[in-house]
Amino acid sequence: MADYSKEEIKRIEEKWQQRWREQQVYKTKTDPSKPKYYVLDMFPYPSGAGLHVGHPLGYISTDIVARFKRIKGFNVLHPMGYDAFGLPAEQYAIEHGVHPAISTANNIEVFRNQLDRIGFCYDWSREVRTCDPKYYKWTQWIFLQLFDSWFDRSKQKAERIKDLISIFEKEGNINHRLPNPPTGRTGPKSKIQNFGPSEWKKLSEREKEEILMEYRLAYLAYTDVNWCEALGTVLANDEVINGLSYRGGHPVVKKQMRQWSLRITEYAERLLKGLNEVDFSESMKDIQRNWIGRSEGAKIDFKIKSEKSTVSSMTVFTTRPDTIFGVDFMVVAPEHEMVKEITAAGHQKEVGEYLRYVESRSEVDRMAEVKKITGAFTGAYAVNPFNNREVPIWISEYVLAGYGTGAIMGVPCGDDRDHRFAKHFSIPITNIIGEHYNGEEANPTYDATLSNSDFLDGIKMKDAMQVVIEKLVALGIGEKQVNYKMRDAGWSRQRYWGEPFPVVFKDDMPYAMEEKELPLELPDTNEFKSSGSGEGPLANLKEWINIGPNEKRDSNTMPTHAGAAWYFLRYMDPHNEKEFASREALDYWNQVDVYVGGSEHAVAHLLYARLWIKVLHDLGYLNFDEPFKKLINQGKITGDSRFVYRIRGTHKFVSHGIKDQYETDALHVDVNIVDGFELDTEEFKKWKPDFENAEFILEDGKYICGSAIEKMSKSYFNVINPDKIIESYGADTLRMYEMFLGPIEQSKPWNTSGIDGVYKFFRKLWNLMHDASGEINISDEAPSKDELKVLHKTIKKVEQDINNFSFNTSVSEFMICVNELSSLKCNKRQILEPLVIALSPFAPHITEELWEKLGHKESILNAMYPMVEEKYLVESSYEYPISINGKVRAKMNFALDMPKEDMQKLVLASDTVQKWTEGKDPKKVIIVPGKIVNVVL
RNA sequence: GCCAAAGUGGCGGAAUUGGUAGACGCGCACGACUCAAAAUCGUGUUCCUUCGGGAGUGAGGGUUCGAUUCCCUCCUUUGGUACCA
Repeated sequence: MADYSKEEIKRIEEKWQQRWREQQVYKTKTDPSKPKYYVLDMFPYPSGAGLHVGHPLGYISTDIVARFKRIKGFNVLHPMGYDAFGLPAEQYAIEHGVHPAISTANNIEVFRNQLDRIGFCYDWSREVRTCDPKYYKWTQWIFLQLFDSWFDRSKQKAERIKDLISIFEKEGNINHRLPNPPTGRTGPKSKIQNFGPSEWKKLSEREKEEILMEYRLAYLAYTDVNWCEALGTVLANDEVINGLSYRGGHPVVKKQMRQWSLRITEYAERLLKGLNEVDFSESMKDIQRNWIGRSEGAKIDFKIKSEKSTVSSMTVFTTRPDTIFGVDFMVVAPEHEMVKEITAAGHQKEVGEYLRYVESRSEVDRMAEVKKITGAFTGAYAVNPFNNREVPIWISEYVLAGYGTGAIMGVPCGDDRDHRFAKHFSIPITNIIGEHYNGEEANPTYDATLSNSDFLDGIKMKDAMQVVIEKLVALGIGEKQVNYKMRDAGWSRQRYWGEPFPVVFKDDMPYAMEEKELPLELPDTNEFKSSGSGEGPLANLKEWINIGPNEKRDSNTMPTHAGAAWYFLRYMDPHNEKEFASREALDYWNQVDVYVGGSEHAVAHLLYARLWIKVLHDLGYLNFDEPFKKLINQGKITGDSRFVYRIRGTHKFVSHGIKDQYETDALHVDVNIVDGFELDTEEFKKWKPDFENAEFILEDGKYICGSAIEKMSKSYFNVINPDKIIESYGADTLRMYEMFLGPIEQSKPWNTSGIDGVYKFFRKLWNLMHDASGEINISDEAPSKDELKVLHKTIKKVEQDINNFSFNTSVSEFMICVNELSSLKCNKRQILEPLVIALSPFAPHITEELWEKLGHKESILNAMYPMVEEKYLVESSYEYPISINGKVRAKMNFALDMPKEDMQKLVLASDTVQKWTEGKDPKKVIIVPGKIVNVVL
């Protein structure tokens, strides 16, 4: 009757997918009687290209885990949704006039169909779309929580703004000074820095708001944006590559705009420490640590000697206070506000010219010439506090205004950049590290013993650090300081297709909208081009923007990170209209137990999500402050492209091996008309009208294509659609094969050459349970010891592999199992039933079918994962490899509980050992129980 | 430049509290079935070999009875980051 044929596979998969849908078997409920498990995929951006075989790689792994945990007795939350706001839909709208809402909905439809065909067990009743007003109402609401909070440094947590106001009323800001101004920010800011309670009370409403803005976790400030004149728009950092726009390659310049930012820098330390609590790969943690960029050092005040006395001192940040006596000059960032104050009359011209030069430099120039040494002397001097030595103050663009204090002390013998600077401008170099400095290049060692260093002479640099810091503190001219590279997160986008900011500007100051007014819906429009002045498309909608005399909305929208920063909470309670999720659901589902997605989101998405969860936790909405317990980064599946070589100016195509004899152009050719490397020349002629009259120069009668591993992309014609694989092999084979390809975290090219092996595995399993005529054929006989051993060995290993996310080896275990059962000709129910259950997470369709054939009425999802019975696995004896001087020469079987002395005697008496030792007594015999016996001569 | 990960047959890859390297799959070779081919099934498959054995996990060194696994130096590849003091 039924063979495991293409037709049968199709019938089985359609049958079960339909049944799952009808019976809603994947619907999940909050059920405190069961332990919970939350398995999450990074939700996709629904692009127009649909799914390719690379997308499901991570989804298959989570699907296996979700199904596995479910049959292990967990209540599993395994949802899916769409990161539906974003630039491509907007770009598509500009080019084709299709509203982003429509194209996005269409794309989601395509995605959903493709996902369903792979047999995923998502609870679709919990689907979220970030562009749905019912969803982004809460994105806006959380944004307002950030707006309404500040970071209390003494408690290291977020608090409400109203608490800050009452602190100000009682004691001013003496205990809560202004946070460091956001790096890179130069625009106007609150003029009042420090104040007492009476001063606070005297301030106007507006002045109070300005000060509060300096504390809010979501705040408005003038910050640099990447302005692209040619595109008439602002670009995100990742849309700028080497100073040029990602689309079109136009020059990009910095431009100041008043924008929203998130004060993520206040959370730098907690974001860093939190990494110790979560199970992310070390390299992932390193990338985040790197990004946060913590560095310990000191800030040191230097007195200034200049013509004008308006500025009497400057502060530098250094990680090497131990090198204080090696300071030969100071460098200040050109943008630093003290520059014009200290510049001597005689140096005005030189400094002015240099400032103009710096201003003229575009990002591209700076990127291209990082090693170029430039600078100007201000004519002012700084005084070393320890030896009163006067050193010149320079300005140079290698010192960044946005990091530390925007000023450094130059120690040429210890720092490479300082050294090159000193050499270039002929500044004399002081050597404080003796022979460690060769006069040619700087040596950033920590190991040298200091000399020329006054009270530090003879002290190791490592130890001098502490000595200097103590002295600085004692003198009141410096202290220990920690700096972070991380910047506050720019949160405004000059775009249409995103969440509007839920604020109203009155007199240019933003005020939060009330919760009952949310969501602030994105207005409908047909005009998606930016307004040209650097504002987003919403600025064109005057009626929407201007809501009253002197009352305006924000024309910007939030970045896509906003919706993605908390979506995993919404899945817990997706239809709640009163809260972003109920406390009950949040407490029950809690952290995401395992989160799977691409490493391209390692920095931005993960940091923002971690930030939002920490803030919500601080404000009392959550009882956990890290969202993801475990993170797996699945590798990308790359495409394996094929090329044909056209002889220039002709329609002749030459085979790869002989192409060098001609002048040719390589053209991508659709991988679907190439068999391995051999081109189907007839199909090629039909592929595109241009090639209708193609002629071929063959080698050995074949046209051989060239190849390259590239990103899977439509334009390279190397995209493999999963539907195509499902068409010929079925979803179960696709799933198993993608898992079998290699470790989930590794990137690899797609290659179908091994897929037959997986298909054969299913057929063998099928044949095990069916007779020659295709009828189910199961025996109720009691299984043998061998059969039980094979089964239990397999389920034990597979269980371990799933827990380790090592799916490629679990597929191998199943193959070994079926091979062994085939050679035992085992068709016994007591073996095959547990095996089918264990296989069900990997191959849900065929296992449901077999499960039904085994006489079960309920879905296999309700089965229990088989218990491993160790008694079938324990061995009483073991065949020991006998190695002589490290080389295995023989094998001998011993009971595992045999005393070592007895084993040693038997080993030494054996023929093989006698032969190799030639009668001599060995030096020693090492016996590792259950492992190996080694005889050392 | 800096940080991290990786380097194993013809190919994808297995094996690490140090214990028989190459599991499993692909490919290839041979055999069975067939008039024949395909499909299927079975056997073999790291390399060299005078058939005793020898070499072998990027290269070189070290620790060890024993190293793919630990340590040092170097090479290559991939990812991250970059004038961050």
